[in-house]
Amino acid sequence: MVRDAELLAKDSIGRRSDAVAEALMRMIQAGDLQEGDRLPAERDLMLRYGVSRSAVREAILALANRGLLLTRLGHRPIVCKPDYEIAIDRVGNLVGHLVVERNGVWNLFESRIFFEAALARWAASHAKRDDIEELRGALEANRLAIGHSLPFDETDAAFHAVLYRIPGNPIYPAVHKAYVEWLVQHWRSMKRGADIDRMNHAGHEAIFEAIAARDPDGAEEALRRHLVAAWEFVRSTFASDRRGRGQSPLGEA
Amino acid sequence: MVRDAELLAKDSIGRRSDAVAEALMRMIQAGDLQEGDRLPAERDLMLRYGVSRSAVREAILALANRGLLLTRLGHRPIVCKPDYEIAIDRVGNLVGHLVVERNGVWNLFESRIFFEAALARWAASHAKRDDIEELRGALEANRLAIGHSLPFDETDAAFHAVLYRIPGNPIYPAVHKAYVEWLVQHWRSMKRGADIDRMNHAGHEAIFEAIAARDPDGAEEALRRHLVAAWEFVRSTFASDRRGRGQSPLGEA
DNA sequence: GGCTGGCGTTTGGTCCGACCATATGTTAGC
DNA sequence: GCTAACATATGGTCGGACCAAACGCCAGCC
Repeated sequence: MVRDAELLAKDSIGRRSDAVAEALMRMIQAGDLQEGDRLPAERDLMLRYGVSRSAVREAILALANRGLLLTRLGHRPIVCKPDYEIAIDRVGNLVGHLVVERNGVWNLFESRIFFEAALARWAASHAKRDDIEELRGALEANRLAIGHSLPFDETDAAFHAVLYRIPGNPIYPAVHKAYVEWLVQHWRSMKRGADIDRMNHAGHEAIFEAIAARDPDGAEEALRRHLVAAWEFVRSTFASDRRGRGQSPLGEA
Repeated sequence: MVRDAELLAKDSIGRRSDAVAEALMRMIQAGDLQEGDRLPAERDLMLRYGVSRSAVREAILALANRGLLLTRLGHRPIVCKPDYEIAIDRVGNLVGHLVVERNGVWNLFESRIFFEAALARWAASHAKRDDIEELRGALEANRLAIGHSLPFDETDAAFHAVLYRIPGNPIYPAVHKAYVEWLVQHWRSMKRGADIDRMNHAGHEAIFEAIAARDPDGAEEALRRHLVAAWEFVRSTFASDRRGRGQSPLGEA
Protein backbone atom coordinates (compact mmCIF):
# COMPACT_ATOMS: atom_id res chain seq x y z
CA MET A 1 0.00 0.00 0.00
CA VAL A 2 1.39 3.33 -1.02
CA ARG A 3 -1.12 5.23 1.04
CA ASP A 4 1.36 7.34 2.95
CA ALA A 5 3.39 8.29 -0.08
CA GLU A 6 0.44 9.64 -2.00
CA LEU A 7 -1.49 11.26 0.77
CA LEU A 8 -3.14 14.50 -0.18
CA ALA A 9 -2.07 17.74 1.33
CA LYS A 10 -4.35 18.09 4.32
CA ASP A 11 -4.08 21.84 4.24
CA SER A 12 -5.61 22.09 0.80
CA ILE A 13 -8.38 24.61 0.93
CA GLY A 14 -10.60 23.66 -2.00
CA ARG A 15 -12.81 20.65 -2.37
CA ARG A 16 -11.33 17.25 -1.72
CA SER A 17 -12.39 16.11 -5.15
CA ASP A 18 -10.39 18.92 -6.71
CA ALA A 19 -7.31 17.84 -4.81
CA VAL A 20 -7.78 14.26 -5.97
CA ALA A 21 -8.36 15.40 -9.53
CA GLU A 22 -5.19 17.45 -9.43
CA ALA A 23 -3.23 14.53 -8.05
CA LEU A 24 -4.48 12.27 -10.81
CA MET A 25 -3.77 14.91 -13.42
CA ARG A 26 -0.20 15.20 -12.20
CA MET A 27 0.21 11.46 -12.46
CA ILE A 28 -1.02 11.56 -16.02
CA GLN A 29 1.13 14.50 -16.98
CA ALA A 30 4.18 12.99 -15.29
CA GLY A 31 3.71 9.83 -17.30
CA ASP A 32 3.03 7.54 -14.35
CA LEU A 33 -0.20 6.81 -16.15
CA GLN A 34 0.37 6.33 -19.84
CA GLU A 35 -2.27 6.82 -22.47
CA GLY A 36 -4.49 3.75 -22.57
CA ASP A 37 -3.66 2.68 -19.04
CA ARG A 38 -6.51 1.92 -16.73
CA LEU A 39 -6.94 4.02 -13.64
CA PRO A 40 -6.98 2.23 -10.28
CA ALA A 41 -10.45 1.29 -9.18
CA GLU A 42 -12.49 3.87 -7.33
CA ARG A 43 -12.33 1.84 -4.16
CA ASP A 44 -8.55 1.67 -4.40
CA LEU A 45 -8.21 5.39 -4.95
CA MET A 46 -10.40 6.16 -1.98
CA LEU A 47 -8.07 4.13 0.22
CA ARG A 48 -4.98 5.62 -1.37
CA TYR A 49 -5.98 9.21 -0.89
CA GLY A 50 -7.94 8.71 2.26
CA VAL A 51 -11.15 10.26 0.95
CA SER A 52 -14.61 8.91 0.44
CA ARG A 53 -15.78 7.38 -2.76
CA SER A 54 -17.90 10.43 -3.52
CA ALA A 55 -14.81 12.59 -3.67
CA VAL A 56 -13.03 10.10 -5.90
CA ARG A 57 -16.02 9.85 -8.18
CA GLU A 58 -16.35 13.60 -8.53
CA ALA A 59 -12.67 13.88 -9.33
CA ILE A 60 -12.91 11.18 -11.99
CA LEU A 61 -16.03 12.82 -13.37
CA ALA A 62 -14.26 16.15 -13.61
CA LEU A 63 -11.34 14.65 -15.53
CA ALA A 64 -13.73 12.74 -17.76
CA ASN A 65 -15.55 15.98 -18.52
CA ARG A 66 -12.26 17.47 -19.60
CA GLY A 67 -11.58 14.54 -21.87
CA LEU A 68 -8.62 13.17 -19.94
CA LEU A 69 -10.44 10.02 -18.97
CA LEU A 70 -12.83 7.77 -20.77
CA THR A 71 -15.33 6.10 -18.49
CA ARG A 72 -17.47 3.09 -19.30
CA LEU A 73 -19.78 1.26 -17.02
CA GLY A 74 -18.11 -1.80 -15.56
CA HIS A 75 -14.71 -0.68 -16.83
CA ARG A 76 -11.98 1.12 -15.02
CA PRO A 77 -11.50 4.61 -16.40
CA ILE A 78 -9.01 4.75 -19.24
CA VAL A 79 -6.42 7.47 -19.51
CA CYS A 80 -6.99 9.32 -22.71
CA LYS A 81 -4.54 12.06 -23.63
CA PRO A 82 -6.53 14.58 -25.56
CA ASP A 83 -5.62 15.75 -29.01
CA TYR A 84 -6.68 19.01 -30.56
CA GLU A 85 -9.89 17.49 -31.86
CA ILE A 86 -11.00 16.34 -28.44
CA ALA A 87 -10.04 19.69 -27.01
CA ILE A 88 -12.28 21.43 -29.49
CA ASP A 89 -14.94 18.79 -28.98
CA ARG A 90 -15.12 19.67 -25.31
CA VAL A 91 -15.92 23.24 -26.11
CA GLY A 92 -18.48 22.19 -28.66
CA ASN A 93 -21.50 21.99 -26.41
CA LEU A 94 -20.75 25.48 -25.19
CA VAL A 95 -20.78 26.75 -28.72
CA GLY A 96 -24.22 25.28 -29.01
CA HIS A 97 -25.33 27.74 -26.37
CA LEU A 98 -23.48 30.63 -27.88
CA VAL A 99 -24.89 30.37 -31.35
CA VAL A 100 -28.45 30.71 -30.15
CA GLU A 101 -27.83 34.29 -29.22
CA ARG A 102 -28.16 37.13 -31.67
CA ASN A 103 -25.65 36.90 -34.50
CA GLY A 104 -24.07 33.87 -32.88
CA VAL A 105 -24.16 31.72 -35.96
CA TRP A 106 -23.03 34.56 -38.13
CA ASN A 107 -20.08 35.33 -35.90
CA LEU A 108 -19.06 31.73 -36.08
CA PHE A 109 -19.47 31.53 -39.82
CA GLU A 110 -17.72 34.83 -40.32
CA SER A 111 -14.75 33.55 -38.39
CA ARG A 112 -14.70 30.55 -40.64
CA ILE A 113 -14.71 32.70 -43.72
CA PHE A 114 -11.93 34.77 -42.25
CA PHE A 115 -9.79 31.80 -41.37
CA GLU A 116 -10.43 29.91 -44.54
CA ALA A 117 -9.70 32.96 -46.67
CA ALA A 118 -6.28 33.07 -45.05
CA LEU A 119 -5.89 29.36 -45.78
CA ALA A 120 -6.73 29.87 -49.43
CA ARG A 121 -4.19 32.65 -49.62
CA TRP A 122 -1.60 30.45 -47.97
CA ALA A 123 -2.34 27.59 -50.32
CA ALA A 124 -1.95 29.84 -53.33
CA SER A 125 1.44 30.95 -52.07
CA HIS A 126 2.87 27.80 -50.55
CA ALA A 127 1.03 24.69 -51.71
CA LYS A 128 3.30 21.96 -53.02
CA ARG A 129 2.56 20.11 -56.20
CA ASP A 130 1.16 17.18 -54.23
CA ASP A 131 -1.16 19.53 -52.36
CA ILE A 132 -2.51 20.90 -55.61
CA GLU A 133 -3.08 17.40 -56.94
CA GLU A 134 -4.91 16.43 -53.78
CA LEU A 135 -7.07 19.49 -54.15
CA ARG A 136 -7.75 18.62 -57.78
CA GLY A 137 -8.80 15.12 -56.76
CA ALA A 138 -11.14 16.46 -54.09
CA LEU A 139 -12.64 18.85 -56.61
CA GLU A 140 -13.25 16.05 -59.10
CA ALA A 141 -14.87 13.87 -56.45
CA ASN A 142 -17.06 16.80 -55.60
CA ARG A 143 -18.07 17.24 -59.21
CA LEU A 144 -19.06 13.59 -59.52
CA ALA A 145 -21.31 13.92 -56.47
CA ILE A 146 -23.38 16.75 -57.89
CA GLY A 147 -27.04 15.97 -57.49
CA HIS A 148 -26.60 13.54 -54.62
CA SER A 149 -27.02 15.56 -51.47
CA LEU A 150 -25.24 13.39 -48.97
CA PRO A 151 -22.16 12.51 -51.05
CA PHE A 152 -21.98 16.09 -52.21
CA ASP A 153 -21.87 17.42 -48.67
CA GLU A 154 -19.14 14.94 -47.82
CA THR A 155 -16.98 15.77 -50.80
CA ASP A 156 -17.68 19.43 -50.16
CA ALA A 157 -16.29 19.14 -46.63
CA ALA A 158 -13.40 17.03 -47.93
CA PHE A 159 -12.45 19.71 -50.43
CA HIS A 160 -12.33 22.36 -47.75
CA ALA A 161 -10.49 19.95 -45.46
CA VAL A 162 -7.60 19.87 -47.92
CA LEU A 163 -7.15 23.59 -47.44
CA TYR A 164 -6.88 23.10 -43.70
CA ARG A 165 -4.36 20.31 -44.14
CA ILE A 166 -1.95 22.08 -46.47
CA PRO A 167 -0.12 24.24 -43.91
CA GLY A 168 0.77 21.08 -41.99
CA ASN A 169 -0.30 22.37 -38.57
CA PRO A 170 -2.37 19.70 -36.79
CA ILE A 171 -4.47 22.38 -35.15
CA TYR A 172 -6.08 23.44 -38.41
CA PRO A 173 -7.81 20.16 -39.34
CA ALA A 174 -9.19 20.07 -35.81
CA VAL A 175 -10.57 23.56 -36.32
CA HIS A 176 -12.15 22.47 -39.57
CA LYS A 177 -13.80 19.50 -37.95
CA ALA A 178 -15.17 21.80 -35.30
CA TYR A 179 -16.60 24.21 -37.85
CA VAL A 180 -18.28 21.41 -39.75
CA GLU A 181 -19.82 19.95 -36.61
CA TRP A 182 -21.01 23.25 -35.22
CA LEU A 183 -22.37 24.69 -38.41
CA VAL A 184 -23.81 21.62 -40.08
CA GLN A 185 -26.82 21.63 -37.76
CA HIS A 186 -27.94 24.86 -39.31
CA TRP A 187 -28.37 23.66 -42.82
CA ARG A 188 -29.52 20.20 -42.17
CA SER A 189 -32.78 19.03 -43.67
CA MET A 190 -32.46 21.42 -46.55
CA LYS A 191 -34.11 20.31 -49.71
CA ARG A 192 -32.05 21.51 -52.60
CA GLY A 193 -31.58 20.73 -56.23
CA ALA A 194 -28.60 19.88 -58.35
CA ASP A 195 -28.36 23.52 -59.39
CA ILE A 196 -27.28 24.45 -55.88
CA ASP A 197 -24.69 21.71 -55.95
CA ARG A 198 -23.48 23.04 -59.27
CA MET A 199 -23.17 26.52 -57.82
CA ASN A 200 -21.11 25.28 -54.92
CA HIS A 201 -18.95 23.15 -57.13
CA ALA A 202 -18.32 26.14 -59.33
CA GLY A 203 -17.20 27.99 -56.26
CA HIS A 204 -14.77 25.22 -55.41
CA GLU A 205 -13.52 25.21 -58.96
CA ALA A 206 -12.81 28.94 -58.88
CA ILE A 207 -10.90 28.51 -55.63
CA PHE A 208 -8.89 25.68 -57.07
CA GLU A 209 -8.08 27.54 -60.27
CA ALA A 210 -6.81 30.55 -58.36
CA ILE A 211 -4.67 28.41 -56.09
CA ALA A 212 -3.28 26.42 -59.00
CA ALA A 213 -2.54 29.71 -60.77
CA ARG A 214 -0.65 30.87 -57.67
CA ASP A 215 -2.93 33.84 -57.27
CA PRO A 216 -3.39 34.60 -53.55
CA ASP A 217 -5.69 37.54 -54.03
CA GLY A 218 -7.84 35.62 -56.45
CA ALA A 219 -7.93 32.58 -54.18
CA GLU A 220 -9.03 34.63 -51.21
CA GLU A 221 -11.69 36.43 -53.16
CA ALA A 222 -12.98 33.22 -54.73
CA LEU A 223 -13.24 31.60 -51.34
CA ARG A 224 -15.03 34.56 -49.80
CA ARG A 225 -17.47 34.64 -52.68
CA HIS A 226 -18.11 30.94 -52.34
CA LEU A 227 -18.75 30.96 -48.60
CA VAL A 228 -20.75 34.15 -48.63
CA ALA A 229 -22.95 32.75 -51.37
CA ALA A 230 -23.43 29.57 -49.36
CA TRP A 231 -24.35 31.69 -46.36
CA GLU A 232 -26.80 33.82 -48.25
CA PHE A 233 -28.50 30.74 -49.54
CA VAL A 234 -28.76 29.11 -46.17
CA ARG A 235 -29.55 31.94 -43.81
CA SER A 236 -33.22 31.87 -44.67
CA THR A 237 -33.45 28.60 -42.79
CA PHE A 238 -33.20 30.30 -39.42
CA ALA A 239 -35.20 33.45 -39.18
CA SER A 240 -34.09 34.28 -35.66
CA ASP A 241 -30.48 34.91 -36.53
CA ARG A 242 -29.58 37.49 -39.10
CA ARG A 243 -26.31 38.93 -40.20
CA GLY A 244 -27.37 42.19 -38.67
CA ARG A 245 -24.78 44.85 -38.43
CA GLY A 246 -21.21 43.95 -39.12
CA GLN A 247 -18.87 44.44 -41.95
CA SER A 248 -19.35 42.56 -45.13
CA PRO A 249 -16.95 39.66 -45.49
CA LEU A 250 -16.28 40.85 -49.02
CA GLY A 251 -15.18 44.24 -47.86
CA GLU A 252 -16.39 47.58 -49.04
CA ALA A 253 -15.12 47.13 -52.56
CA MET B 1 -44.82 20.29 -6.17
CA VAL B 2 -44.20 19.98 -9.86
CA ARG B 3 -42.71 16.57 -9.53
CA ASP B 4 -44.96 14.84 -12.02
CA ALA B 5 -44.55 17.47 -14.68
CA GLU B 6 -40.78 17.35 -14.66
CA LEU B 7 -40.22 13.67 -14.19
CA LEU B 8 -37.33 12.30 -16.16
CA ALA B 9 -37.85 9.85 -18.93
CA LYS B 10 -37.53 6.50 -17.22
CA ASP B 11 -36.44 4.82 -20.42
CA SER B 12 -33.33 6.96 -20.71
CA ILE B 13 -30.41 4.67 -21.22
CA GLY B 14 -27.46 6.72 -20.00
CA ARG B 15 -26.58 7.72 -16.50
CA ARG B 16 -29.22 9.35 -14.38
CA SER B 17 -26.96 12.29 -13.77
CA ASP B 18 -26.69 12.85 -17.51
CA ALA B 19 -30.45 12.92 -17.80
CA VAL B 20 -30.69 15.45 -14.98
CA ALA B 21 -27.93 17.54 -16.52
CA GLU B 22 -29.72 17.53 -19.84
CA ALA B 23 -32.98 18.55 -18.20
CA LEU B 24 -31.28 21.43 -16.43
CA MET B 25 -29.51 22.45 -19.61
CA ARG B 26 -32.82 22.56 -21.45
CA MET B 27 -34.28 24.76 -18.74
CA ILE B 28 -31.37 27.12 -19.10
CA GLN B 29 -31.51 27.17 -22.86
CA ALA B 30 -35.28 27.63 -22.84
CA GLY B 31 -34.90 30.64 -20.59
CA ASP B 32 -36.77 29.19 -17.61
CA LEU B 33 -33.55 29.87 -15.77
CA GLN B 34 -32.15 33.24 -16.66
CA GLU B 35 -28.54 34.18 -16.32
CA GLY B 36 -27.80 35.02 -12.70
CA ASP B 37 -30.71 33.02 -11.36
CA ARG B 38 -30.03 30.59 -8.58
CA LEU B 39 -30.66 26.94 -9.23
CA PRO B 40 -33.06 25.12 -6.91
CA ALA B 41 -31.35 23.49 -3.98
CA GLU B 42 -29.90 20.04 -4.48
CA ARG B 43 -32.44 18.57 -2.09
CA ASP B 44 -35.26 20.14 -4.07
CA LEU B 45 -33.98 18.88 -7.36
CA MET B 46 -33.63 15.38 -6.05
CA LEU B 47 -37.30 15.42 -5.12
CA ARG B 48 -38.30 17.02 -8.40
CA TYR B 49 -36.58 14.53 -10.60
CA GLY B 50 -36.94 11.57 -8.32
CA VAL B 51 -33.25 10.75 -8.17
CA SER B 52 -30.76 10.65 -5.36
CA ARG B 53 -28.68 13.57 -4.32
CA SER B 54 -25.58 11.96 -5.79
CA ALA B 55 -27.11 12.03 -9.23
CA VAL B 56 -28.14 15.65 -8.80
CA ARG B 57 -24.68 16.57 -7.59
CA GLU B 58 -22.96 14.89 -10.49
CA ALA B 59 -25.25 16.65 -12.90
CA ILE B 60 -24.55 20.02 -11.32
CA LEU B 61 -20.85 19.25 -11.31
CA ALA B 62 -20.93 18.41 -14.98
CA LEU B 63 -22.64 21.68 -15.86
CA ALA B 64 -20.25 23.58 -13.62
CA ASN B 65 -17.33 21.96 -15.42
CA ARG B 66 -18.76 23.21 -18.67
CA GLY B 67 -19.04 26.70 -17.30
CA LEU B 68 -22.83 26.87 -17.27
CA LEU B 69 -23.03 27.01 -13.52
CA LEU B 70 -21.00 28.76 -10.89
CA THR B 71 -20.90 26.90 -7.58
CA ARG B 72 -19.86 28.28 -4.23
CA LEU B 73 -19.97 26.51 -0.93
CA GLY B 74 -23.06 27.45 1.01
CA HIS B 75 -24.63 29.12 -2.03
CA ARG B 76 -27.05 27.74 -4.53
CA PRO B 77 -25.47 27.27 -7.95
CA ILE B 78 -25.80 30.32 -10.15
CA VAL B 79 -26.71 30.06 -13.82
CA CYS B 80 -23.90 31.52 -15.84
CA LYS B 81 -24.34 31.72 -19.58
CA PRO B 82 -20.92 31.27 -21.09
CA ASP B 83 -19.39 33.70 -23.49
CA TYR B 84 -16.67 32.93 -25.97
CA GLU B 85 -13.97 33.65 -23.43
CA ILE B 86 -15.31 31.11 -20.98
CA ALA B 87 -15.71 28.62 -23.78
CA ILE B 88 -12.08 29.01 -24.68
CA ASP B 89 -11.14 29.00 -21.03
CA ARG B 90 -12.66 25.58 -20.63
CA VAL B 91 -10.45 24.19 -23.33
CA GLY B 92 -7.44 25.92 -21.84
CA ASN B 93 -6.38 23.27 -19.40
CA LEU B 94 -6.42 20.77 -22.22
CA VAL B 95 -4.08 22.92 -24.23
CA GLY B 96 -1.75 22.78 -21.29
CA HIS B 97 -1.48 19.07 -21.91
CA LEU B 98 -1.13 19.43 -25.63
CA VAL B 99 1.72 21.86 -25.68
CA VAL B 100 3.99 19.56 -23.75
CA GLU B 101 4.20 17.24 -26.69
CA ARG B 102 6.67 17.65 -29.49
CA ASN B 103 6.14 20.87 -31.44
CA GLY B 104 3.06 21.60 -29.39
CA VAL B 105 4.06 25.12 -28.48
CA TRP B 106 5.27 25.80 -31.97
CA ASN B 107 2.03 24.59 -33.51
CA LEU B 108 0.14 26.88 -31.21
CA PHE B 109 2.37 29.84 -31.90
CA GLU B 110 2.37 29.18 -35.61
CA SER B 111 -1.41 29.22 -35.61
CA ARG B 112 -1.25 32.57 -33.86
CA ILE B 113 1.10 33.95 -36.46
CA PHE B 114 -1.17 32.65 -39.17
CA PHE B 115 -4.30 34.11 -37.65
CA GLU B 116 -2.76 37.40 -36.71
CA ALA B 117 -1.20 37.84 -40.13
CA ALA B 118 -4.69 37.60 -41.56
CA LEU B 119 -5.85 40.16 -39.00
CA ALA B 120 -3.09 42.56 -40.01
CA ARG B 121 -4.07 42.17 -43.63
CA TRP B 122 -7.69 42.79 -42.74
CA ALA B 123 -6.81 45.85 -40.73
CA ALA B 124 -4.79 47.29 -43.59
CA SER B 125 -7.75 46.82 -45.90
CA HIS B 126 -10.72 47.64 -43.70
CA ALA B 127 -9.67 49.50 -40.56
CA LYS B 128 -11.66 52.66 -39.92
CA ARG B 129 -10.02 55.88 -38.96
CA ASP B 130 -10.92 55.31 -35.31
CA ASP B 131 -9.32 51.90 -35.46
CA ILE B 132 -6.10 53.37 -36.75
CA GLU B 133 -6.10 55.99 -34.02
CA GLU B 134 -6.64 53.33 -31.40
CA LEU B 135 -3.75 51.39 -32.82
CA ARG B 136 -1.59 54.50 -32.79
CA GLY B 137 -2.44 55.10 -29.15
CA ALA B 138 -1.58 51.52 -28.23
CA LEU B 139 1.71 51.86 -30.07
CA GLU B 140 2.57 55.04 -28.22
CA ALA B 141 1.73 53.48 -24.86
CA ASN B 142 3.96 50.60 -25.81
CA ARG B 143 6.82 52.95 -26.65
CA LEU B 144 6.57 54.69 -23.31
CA ALA B 145 6.82 51.35 -21.53
CA ILE B 146 10.12 50.38 -23.11
CA GLY B 147 12.53 49.23 -20.45
CA HIS B 148 9.88 48.32 -17.91
CA SER B 149 9.22 44.65 -18.40
CA LEU B 150 5.78 44.30 -16.91
CA PRO B 151 4.16 47.41 -18.39
CA PHE B 152 5.82 46.64 -21.69
CA ASP B 153 4.29 43.17 -21.81
CA GLU B 154 0.90 44.62 -21.02
CA THR B 155 1.04 47.32 -23.67
CA ASP B 156 2.45 44.74 -26.06
CA ALA B 157 -0.58 42.51 -25.56
CA ALA B 158 -2.86 45.55 -25.74
CA PHE B 159 -1.41 46.54 -29.11
CA HIS B 160 -2.04 43.11 -30.55
CA ALA B 161 -5.48 43.07 -28.94
CA VAL B 162 -6.49 46.04 -31.08
CA LEU B 163 -5.86 43.96 -34.17
CA TYR B 164 -8.21 41.29 -32.87
CA ARG B 165 -10.87 43.85 -32.09
CA ILE B 166 -10.95 45.64 -35.42
CA PRO B 167 -13.02 43.11 -37.40
CA GLY B 168 -15.79 43.43 -34.80
CA ASN B 169 -16.31 39.71 -34.30
CA PRO B 170 -16.50 38.93 -30.56
CA ILE B 171 -14.84 35.60 -31.15
CA TYR B 172 -11.52 37.15 -32.05
CA PRO B 173 -10.76 38.97 -28.79
CA ALA B 174 -11.55 35.73 -26.98
CA VAL B 175 -9.06 33.95 -29.20
CA HIS B 176 -6.46 36.57 -28.42
CA LYS B 177 -7.01 36.21 -24.70
CA ALA B 178 -6.57 32.48 -25.08
CA TYR B 179 -3.32 32.86 -26.98
CA VAL B 180 -1.92 35.21 -24.39
CA GLU B 181 -2.85 32.92 -21.53
CA TRP B 182 -1.56 29.78 -23.16
CA LEU B 183 1.66 31.15 -24.48
CA VAL B 184 2.66 33.54 -21.73
CA GLN B 185 3.79 30.68 -19.51
CA HIS B 186 6.55 29.92 -21.96
CA TRP B 187 8.35 33.18 -21.78
CA ARG B 188 7.76 34.00 -18.20
CA SER B 189 10.75 34.73 -15.98
CA MET B 190 12.79 35.96 -18.89
CA LYS B 191 15.38 38.52 -18.01
CA ARG B 192 15.67 40.91 -20.86
CA GLY B 193 16.98 44.37 -21.51
CA ALA B 194 15.47 47.47 -23.00
CA ASP B 195 17.03 46.56 -26.34
CA ILE B 196 14.65 43.64 -26.66
CA ASP B 197 11.75 45.91 -25.85
CA ARG B 198 12.99 48.33 -28.49
CA MET B 199 13.14 45.52 -31.04
CA ASN B 200 9.56 44.48 -30.29
CA HIS B 201 8.34 48.05 -30.36
CA ALA B 202 10.00 48.54 -33.71
CA GLY B 203 8.10 45.49 -34.91
CA HIS B 204 4.84 47.01 -33.73
CA GLU B 205 5.73 50.28 -35.39
CA ALA B 206 6.36 48.58 -38.71
CA ILE B 207 3.01 46.82 -38.47
CA PHE B 208 1.24 50.06 -37.66
CA GLU B 209 2.91 51.97 -40.48
CA ALA B 210 1.91 49.35 -43.02
CA ILE B 211 -1.68 49.30 -41.78
CA ALA B 212 -1.89 53.08 -41.74
CA ALA B 213 -0.46 53.09 -45.27
CA ARG B 214 -3.22 50.66 -46.33
CA ASP B 215 -0.64 48.10 -47.41
CA PRO B 216 -2.00 44.60 -46.71
CA ASP B 217 1.03 42.73 -48.00
CA GLY B 218 3.35 44.95 -46.02
CA ALA B 219 1.25 44.61 -42.88
CA GLU B 220 1.19 40.84 -43.10
CA GLU B 221 4.92 40.64 -43.71
CA ALA B 222 5.71 43.06 -40.89
CA LEU B 223 3.58 41.07 -38.50
CA ARG B 224 5.15 37.77 -39.51
CA ARG B 225 8.62 39.23 -39.09
CA HIS B 226 7.71 40.59 -35.69
CA LEU B 227 6.25 37.39 -34.32
CA VAL B 228 8.89 35.14 -35.83
CA ALA B 229 11.60 37.31 -34.32
CA ALA B 230 9.87 37.15 -30.96
CA TRP B 231 9.68 33.39 -31.31
CA GLU B 232 13.30 32.99 -32.27
CA PHE B 233 14.31 35.05 -29.29
CA VAL B 234 12.19 33.09 -26.90
CA ARG B 235 12.45 29.51 -28.05
CA SER B 236 15.77 29.03 -26.33
CA THR B 237 13.87 29.10 -23.06
CA PHE B 238 12.48 25.62 -23.57
CA ALA B 239 14.97 23.18 -25.00
CA SER B 240 12.51 20.32 -25.22
CA ASP B 241 10.33 21.90 -27.85
CA ARG B 242 11.79 22.97 -31.13
CA ARG B 243 10.27 24.18 -34.32
CA GLY B 244 11.39 20.99 -35.98
CA ARG B 245 10.18 20.35 -39.44
CA GLY B 246 7.44 22.53 -40.78
CA GLN B 247 7.22 25.32 -43.21
CA SER B 248 8.64 28.66 -42.35
CA PRO B 249 5.99 31.17 -41.38
CA LEU B 250 7.73 33.66 -43.63
CA GLY B 251 7.37 31.42 -46.63
CA GLU B 252 10.06 30.35 -49.04
CA ALA B 253 10.68 33.82 -50.35
C1' DG C 1 -9.12 -30.80 -27.66
C1' DG C 2 -11.65 -26.78 -28.48
C1' DC C 3 -15.63 -24.18 -28.15
C1' DT C 4 -19.52 -22.65 -25.30
C1' DG C 5 -22.28 -21.80 -21.61
C1' DG C 6 -22.94 -20.44 -16.86
C1' DC C 7 -21.42 -18.54 -12.39
C1' DG C 8 -18.73 -15.77 -9.28
C1' DT C 9 -15.81 -11.52 -9.11
C1' DT C 10 -14.65 -6.97 -10.29
C1' DT C 11 -16.10 -2.44 -10.98
C1' DG C 12 -18.74 1.56 -12.06
C1' DG C 13 -23.66 3.64 -11.10
C1' DT C 14 -27.16 4.71 -7.75
C1' DC C 15 -29.32 5.32 -3.49
C1' DC C 16 -29.81 6.50 1.46
C1' DG C 17 -28.98 8.76 5.69
C1' DA C 18 -26.01 11.19 8.43
C1' DC C 19 -22.74 14.80 9.65
C1' DC C 20 -19.72 18.89 8.69
C1' DA C 21 -18.61 23.70 6.89
C1' DT C 22 -20.04 27.87 5.27
C1' DA C 23 -23.33 31.63 4.41
C1' DT C 24 -27.52 34.03 5.63
C1' DG C 25 -31.22 35.62 8.32
C1' DT C 26 -33.09 36.23 13.03
C1' DT C 27 -33.26 37.28 17.60
C1' DA C 28 -31.72 38.21 22.27
C1' DG C 29 -28.88 41.13 24.94
C1' DC C 30 -26.28 45.10 25.92
C1' DG D 1 -29.62 50.84 17.70
C1' DC D 2 -25.87 47.95 17.28
C1' DT D 3 -23.65 43.62 18.06
C1' DA D 4 -23.16 38.91 18.98
C1' DA D 5 -25.03 34.41 19.53
C1' DC D 6 -28.27 31.32 17.52
C1' DA D 7 -31.16 29.01 14.02
C1' DT D 8 -31.66 27.87 9.24
C1' DA D 9 -30.42 26.92 4.50
C1' DT D 10 -27.29 24.84 1.54
C1' DG D 11 -23.32 22.77 -0.51
C1' DG D 12 -19.47 19.27 0.68
C1' DT D 13 -18.09 14.85 2.69
C1' DC D 14 -18.66 10.47 4.49
C1' DG D 15 -19.80 5.43 4.96
C1' DG D 16 -22.44 1.73 3.78
C1' DA D 17 -25.49 -0.72 0.93
C1' DC D 18 -27.36 -2.52 -3.35
C1' DC D 19 -27.74 -2.91 -8.53
C1' DA D 20 -26.06 -3.70 -13.28
C1' DA D 21 -22.72 -4.34 -16.65
C1' DA D 22 -18.33 -6.47 -17.87
C1' DC D 23 -14.77 -9.80 -17.12
C1' DG D 24 -12.60 -14.32 -15.98
C1' DC D 25 -12.65 -18.71 -14.70
C1' DC D 26 -14.20 -23.28 -15.05
C1' DA D 27 -17.03 -27.13 -16.13
C1' DG D 28 -19.57 -29.37 -19.57
C1' DC D 29 -20.69 -30.49 -24.20
C1' DC D 30 -19.67 -31.46 -29.05
